[in-house]
Amino acid sequence: MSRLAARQNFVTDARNVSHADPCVSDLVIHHMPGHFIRRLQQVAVRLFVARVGLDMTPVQFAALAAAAQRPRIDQARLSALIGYDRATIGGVIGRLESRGWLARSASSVDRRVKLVRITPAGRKALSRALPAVSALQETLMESLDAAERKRFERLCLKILAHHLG
Amino acid sequence: MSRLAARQNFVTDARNVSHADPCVSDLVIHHMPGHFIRRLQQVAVRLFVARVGLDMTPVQFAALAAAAQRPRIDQARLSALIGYDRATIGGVIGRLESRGWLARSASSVDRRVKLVRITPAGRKALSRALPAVSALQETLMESLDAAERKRFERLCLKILAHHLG
DNA sequence: TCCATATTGAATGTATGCATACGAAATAGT
DNA sequence: ACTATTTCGTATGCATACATTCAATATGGA
Repeated sequence: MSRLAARQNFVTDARNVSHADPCVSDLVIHHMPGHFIRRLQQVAVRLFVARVGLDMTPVQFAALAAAAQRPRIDQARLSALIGYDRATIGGVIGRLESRGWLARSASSVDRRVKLVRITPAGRKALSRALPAVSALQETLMESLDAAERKRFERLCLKILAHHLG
Repeated sequence: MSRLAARQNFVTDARNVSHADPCVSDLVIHHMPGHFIRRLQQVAVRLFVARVGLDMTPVQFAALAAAAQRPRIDQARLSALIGYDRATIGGVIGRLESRGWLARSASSVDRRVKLVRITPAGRKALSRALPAVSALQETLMESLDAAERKRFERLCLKILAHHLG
């Protein structure tokens, strides 16, 4: 039987296995790339919260960094740039605006567009967070040596290029 | 100047770069492992929605699969097994219970515990979803050859083992 | 010019995801 | 036996994440 077929039958098979030996800890999902990708993301977010604190979320950092590097960018372009949904980023920017870290202004060229810019306070918050975020990336990869990190990055980018490119 | 120090100064440096050349598309976050891990997770979820449909979410699938392989598991063990927060899984199981795919019953041994079991309808839903989810994993990795997939998996697991213990 | 189409930001609704806190219940230590 | 601690499920609050819908506005083509 093929591996795929075996997986597809796990519902009936696994029940027997489970009854015979309840201590088997090997779930189907544990063999799936999707599972450990999600776990990686989970680890990264936890690390972010631990290092940067609850003062700023990962998305907020991304939005802030993007606004800092792209003065007068509109929301749609900003969301595309950092890879988030337009609807999500509206709320994110709203919260950042409430905290005085970003400001929105209507475009004089296109009246649908709202231009986003970072405030001095936002720039200050970003400066405070950036060292922690940079160090965090190092920690995230610390179990890999230089060659492995490069390999991991290349593989990630290859997968992403295939699905996003 | 070290690479880290260079990054830490991007806020002031990048502003000048940005003013000098607004067309630079290279954001700081694009070099961070945390960023493309999040993008990978995003791609995986999109693929899940595209293949399995809005009928079931990734967490719901994981919970359903875990309940199928572990009859009479309690919520805390189930959440630990699939790597989710206890509070989150409460809601997930609640929704699955509403749809008649899972059932909860009080434990006779420990009165705090609620035992979760999959229903025949849930087993049927799982059987329907599993082929799609398995095939999805293949699609997710399709840009990598066999050796690269193995390498990618090993690197992911190495990082996870380091951070999750 | 007029109109079909596309785009922008917002609103809505559903489902995570997790920190925090809480009551109920079990357990460990004395 | 008594108590301090832990654990379980739940509730609350906040912040994503995204599909869908909508009004306002731009834009391209006839």
